[in-house]
Amino acid sequence: MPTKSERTRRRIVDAANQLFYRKGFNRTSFSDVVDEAGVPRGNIYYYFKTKDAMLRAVIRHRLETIATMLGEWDRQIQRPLDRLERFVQIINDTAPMLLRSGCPMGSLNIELGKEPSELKAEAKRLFDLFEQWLTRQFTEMGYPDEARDLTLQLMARGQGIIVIAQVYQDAGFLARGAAEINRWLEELDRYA
Amino acid sequence: MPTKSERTRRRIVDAANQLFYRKGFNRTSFSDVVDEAGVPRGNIYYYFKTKDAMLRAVIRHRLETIATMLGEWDRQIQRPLDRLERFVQIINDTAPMLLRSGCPMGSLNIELGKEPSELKAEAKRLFDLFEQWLTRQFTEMGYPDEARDLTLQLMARGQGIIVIAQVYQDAGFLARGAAEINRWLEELDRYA
DNA sequence: AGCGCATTTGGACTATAATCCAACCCTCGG
DNA sequence: CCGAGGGTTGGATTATAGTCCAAATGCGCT
Repeated sequence: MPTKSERTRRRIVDAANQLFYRKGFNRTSFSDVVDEAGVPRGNIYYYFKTKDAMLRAVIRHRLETIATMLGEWDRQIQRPLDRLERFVQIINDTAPMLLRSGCPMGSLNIELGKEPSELKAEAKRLFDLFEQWLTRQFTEMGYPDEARDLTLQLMARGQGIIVIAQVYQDAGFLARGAAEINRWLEELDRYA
Repeated sequence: MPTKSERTRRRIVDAANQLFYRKGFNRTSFSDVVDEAGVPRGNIYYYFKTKDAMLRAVIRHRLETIATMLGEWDRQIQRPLDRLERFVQIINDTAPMLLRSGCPMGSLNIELGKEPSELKAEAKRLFDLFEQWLTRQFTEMGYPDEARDLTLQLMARGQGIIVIAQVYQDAGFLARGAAEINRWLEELDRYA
């Protein structure tokens, strides 16, 4: 069982993770995190000396979560097409959140991407993780040369429909967009 | 000729416009704007009492600029297809900026879209303006019923490739994406 | 049980940003 | 030429956020 310290740390990271997503990194203050996590004011500084360090921990946490998820998909799903469609399924699974706060990965990268910084590079690793996994799927599907470009196309499609669906608060557009991506993937698979 | 006061106001709005795009709204301070505009510290408050008011002015300015641009396109370009391709051409024209700071409209909406606010609604009007114009073009092209959905698709494609191109600093992907959109538009036009 | 050290605690401190203000300075109509 | 008001000025003020700290606590090991 996790030690008390580990649980405290986890609560802080969870709270920050939520807030950075819902409010954005810049608009989230230490006080917000402290309140959400239910830990006393100063305690947070025992774990994270700076806000940057906290974001780094949040990103690491997200990376671990995603890596675990992708590992499970690899184990449970055999065909590359099904794996790719499982990826697209995220959109439907998290639609309400996407409409409210956008893509957790995309919006973070956009927020940090404005000016060069080390945090920007950290956030990019979230995309990198998916990129590698997706590229592997397209390769296995029979597109070794185009795999990476197909991956970027897939991610661009996802980002695009999420942005527009959020701006117009249009759940239908989001769902139709996901379905359209699936059609595209199935076509790719058929003619592989 | 514009009065001195008008010129001061304009310089402030221009500076804010630049900074809100390059650094993002939240990370831009009044001091930043003051420095960039070259006006003295307190003067800015004569024109804008709050940061929100300043953003509102910036958005209004952008709306006017866009409206003018669309008006010129309407006058100078006849075929809906050419107009739509002119729209896509923005991507190529502003590629370096897009790679550095993302889409001015998209990133602003994403930044403000996290939490409901009046500013969010203001920012959305930028999309609305394009939306109406684009929908008109698709309608004229022969897709009156699908026009609005095609518009959302077009905007989603644009947003998507810009986000991914920015994350991966991939100018090639941006250019290929724009070309791909044009192919799609031409196909739509052919089978209208 | 008792000890040592990791952890906790809340308030102090500093930095930065947003906002206000009172005095000042033109310039333009009379 | 002068007086009034729009516009200017930079520093003062307040709010908020980020950071630090020193004393108190209590967990986990012997």
